[in-house]
Amino acid sequence: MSTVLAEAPDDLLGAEKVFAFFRDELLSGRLKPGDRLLSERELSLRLGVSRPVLREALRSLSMLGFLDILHGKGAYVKSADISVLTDFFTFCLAQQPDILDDVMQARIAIECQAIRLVCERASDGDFLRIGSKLSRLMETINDPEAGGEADFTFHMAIVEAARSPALLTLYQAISELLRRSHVERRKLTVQVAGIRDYLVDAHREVYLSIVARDPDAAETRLREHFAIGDEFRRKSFIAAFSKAEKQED
Amino acid sequence: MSTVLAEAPDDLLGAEKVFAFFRDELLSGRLKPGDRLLSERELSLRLGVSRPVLREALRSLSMLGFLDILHGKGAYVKSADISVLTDFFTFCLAQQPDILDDVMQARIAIECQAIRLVCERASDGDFLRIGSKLSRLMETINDPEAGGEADFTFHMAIVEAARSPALLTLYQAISELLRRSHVERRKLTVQVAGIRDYLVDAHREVYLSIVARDPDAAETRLREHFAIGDEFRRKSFIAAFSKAEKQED
DNA sequence: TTTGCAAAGTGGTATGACCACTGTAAGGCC
DNA sequence: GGCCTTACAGTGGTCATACCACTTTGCAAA
Repeated sequence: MSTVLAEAPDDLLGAEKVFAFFRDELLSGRLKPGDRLLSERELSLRLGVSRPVLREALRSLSMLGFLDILHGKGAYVKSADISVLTDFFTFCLAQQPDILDDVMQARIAIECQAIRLVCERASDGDFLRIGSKLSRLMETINDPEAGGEADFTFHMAIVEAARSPALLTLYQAISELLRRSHVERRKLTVQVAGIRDYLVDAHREVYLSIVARDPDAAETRLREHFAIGDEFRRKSFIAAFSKAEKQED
Repeated sequence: MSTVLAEAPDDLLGAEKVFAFFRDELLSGRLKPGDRLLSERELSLRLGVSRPVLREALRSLSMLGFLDILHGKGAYVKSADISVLTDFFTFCLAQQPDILDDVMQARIAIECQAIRLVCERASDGDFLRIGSKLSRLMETINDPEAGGEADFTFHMAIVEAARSPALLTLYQAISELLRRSHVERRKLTVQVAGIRDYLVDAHREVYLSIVARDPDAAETRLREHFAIGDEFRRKSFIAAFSKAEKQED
């Protein structure tokens, strides 16, 4: 527990030095999730910095989600939480207009690879889980809000079934933006003729390709789904400007 | 018994209060990138907290990339930087063994989509840039360290040429892990027979497919490249255990 | 006018003290 | 003896002050 710690580098400034120290401790595995840190007073002595400076670093690590600081008990190493990332992405990409369109590229990238992995790795339980999301999608086909949500969870279930932490992490990082994107698209295209039948068919075909464990077919279906989705989206723009009376809302 | 803090309408604790304050200021637009903050002494007075507590919040925001703090000058609002994501993923690496293998899935996902976009969107200047990386790759083919680095920059150039902020953001987020992965793989496979010729040929074919603006061919070449790369990697394991005397360096 | 230096303002750090919360162990009560 | 209460020690949370290091500014001297 209280083994001697590595010497902190002296060429860095105080708080940076402390931050670098904990990064190394975490990367090297000397600090694992669940471990309890030494007290602030003890650490500040060992690292040769004052307590306020040490606290600046600890607070920063806490904000990044790597530390759980409990009043009166101590500071504990926490396994990194993705929610920090999603907040960050949402905040950071929100400043950029039209980002919702571009996020679609990331979505296509992740899902196309994920669906290939699903065909290789998924279990029957995974198939069941994805199937239940498909059912939910069909049930809510008339409600843009719930339907968009169901659409999102269907695709999320696919990425989860890929059993790739890295893919899932990236997907979760943009999940908040994707959720919005789904609902927004549903609202846009809800009045386009044939959209409901198409949505159900497209998702069912994707699902069947997965269960058939055919990677190429699955990716092709998925890419078609995305492409035709864009098509419907364009149609909705055309419809909006050609007949204004449809905008009764 | 405890004295009431009439000045603070917020019932939050000190540091949290400061953090919430800046979050609101940023989200509401009252603070814009480039703005200069009041001095620490001034802010600590106005917010009713001590300077160390204020500094904890400022340092956290700085670590998250929202502030640029300059010694002797002041603190400036910065538009969110992606570099913090790299740190975040690097931290995540420590907690999950064998993540380097799995990150490969994310790499394949992003690059396969990126290369399709490149075929559609890239300019001649992009082709030139990617080509120069290819030249560098061929020059350094005998040096695992520099070669791995050149390999990495070649692929990075492709993702950049895709002109998709979201894809580039995700790629940069895992770039530090990818860089290590490249070099590590080079060191592993450097002694496998025919690896040098293969590497040059594979990258050249990918490049040619890009310049031909053939998305399907480009993605296929790229996937082949990844698959055969795995093949060479397996061969290196076999080689390592069948003739131990080769492990001299 | 140009140059050099000192002062003011800023962030960076250190120190010591005190408050608030938690867990524990000693003590008193039943 | 067993249970409850209480006091204490350890921890994070906060504060005030002083001083150091860096940057800019402006004044004064050459």
